[in-house]
Amino acid sequence: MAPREHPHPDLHEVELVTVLAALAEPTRLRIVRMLAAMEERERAWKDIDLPIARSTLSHHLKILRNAGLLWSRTEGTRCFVSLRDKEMEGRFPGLLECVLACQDSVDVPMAKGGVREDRAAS
Amino acid sequence: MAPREHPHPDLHEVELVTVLAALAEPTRLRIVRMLAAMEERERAWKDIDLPIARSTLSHHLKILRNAGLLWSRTEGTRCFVSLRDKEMEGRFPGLLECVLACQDSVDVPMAKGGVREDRAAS
DNA sequence: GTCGTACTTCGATATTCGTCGAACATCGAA
DNA sequence: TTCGATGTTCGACGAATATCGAAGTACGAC
Repeated sequence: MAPREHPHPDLHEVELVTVLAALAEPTRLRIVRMLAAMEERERAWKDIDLPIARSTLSHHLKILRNAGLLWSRTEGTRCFVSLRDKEMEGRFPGLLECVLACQDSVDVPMAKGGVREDRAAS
Repeated sequence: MAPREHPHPDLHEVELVTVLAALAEPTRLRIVRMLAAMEERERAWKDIDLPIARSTLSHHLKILRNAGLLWSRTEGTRCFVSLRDKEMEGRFPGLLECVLACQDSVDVPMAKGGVREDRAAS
C-alpha cells in the first residue's frame, strides 16, 4: 500500500519493555542511530539503504513506530521518518541519549547522504 | 547442578544489543528492579520469589549474567546474586539508571524481604 | 484511464525464545 | 556414605520473530 497515515502511539501508553525490545535488534538500532546522526531531522524512506528486503524494512520501521521511537510522515506517495527523540526524552529521560552515546559494534555505514562525519569519527 | 562458579563476561566485550535484549523481558526487568531496590546488595537465589519454574529462573539469571548485568557468587551449595550496576555505569553510562528510574507497569511485588518501601511507594 | 513508483500487507519459512518437568551434579549434614 | 537441598542442564513444546517474495493499494504522471 501507499504510505497511508500511520498510527503513532501516545508515549504515555508505551511501556519500557516495548522500547527496549525495539532497540534490542541490530538492524533497528542501526536505523535509530542513523536517524540520530543526520543533520536533517528527516530521512526519506527510499533513501534508507540497508541490506534487507524492503518488506523487512517496513516491518522494522513499524516496530520502531509502535514503540514510539519514530515518527513517519506522508507526502503524496512518499514517506519520511524521523526520531521522536524529544518526546522520548520526556517519557524515558536519558534512555535514548545513552543508547546513542554508547560505543559498540553497531555502526552507521549507511550511504546516500545524511551521515554526519564528525559523529561517525568520534 | 550445584552453583558452580559461573563465567562473568568482561563488560568491554558486552554489546549494547545484548544488554537491551536482556532487559527487554518483563521477568528479567523485574529481577533487575528487585535487585536494585534492595537494601542489601545481594539476594539469595532461593529467596527470589517469582511465579515461574526454578529452571526458568536459572535460565533468566544466566541471560542477565551473560549480559553483564548481574554477578553471582557461590557459597557452599548456595548462590547469591547482585547487580553489577557500578560496572555497567562505566560501560553504558546512564543506561541502568534511567531504566530503573522509569515508571511503568513492571512492578516489584516480590516478597520475602529486601523490597524497599520508600522506593516502591514513590 | 493507464502506467509506474512507493510503500504495506500477506503467506511461508527458519530461527530464536520462554517455559516446563525431569534428570543431573555438587555440597553439607546425618 | 547416604540423603536432602540447591541450582543447572537437557529435551521438548508452543509462541514469537526476522526474513523473503509476491500480491495489494494508493498516489502522481502521462
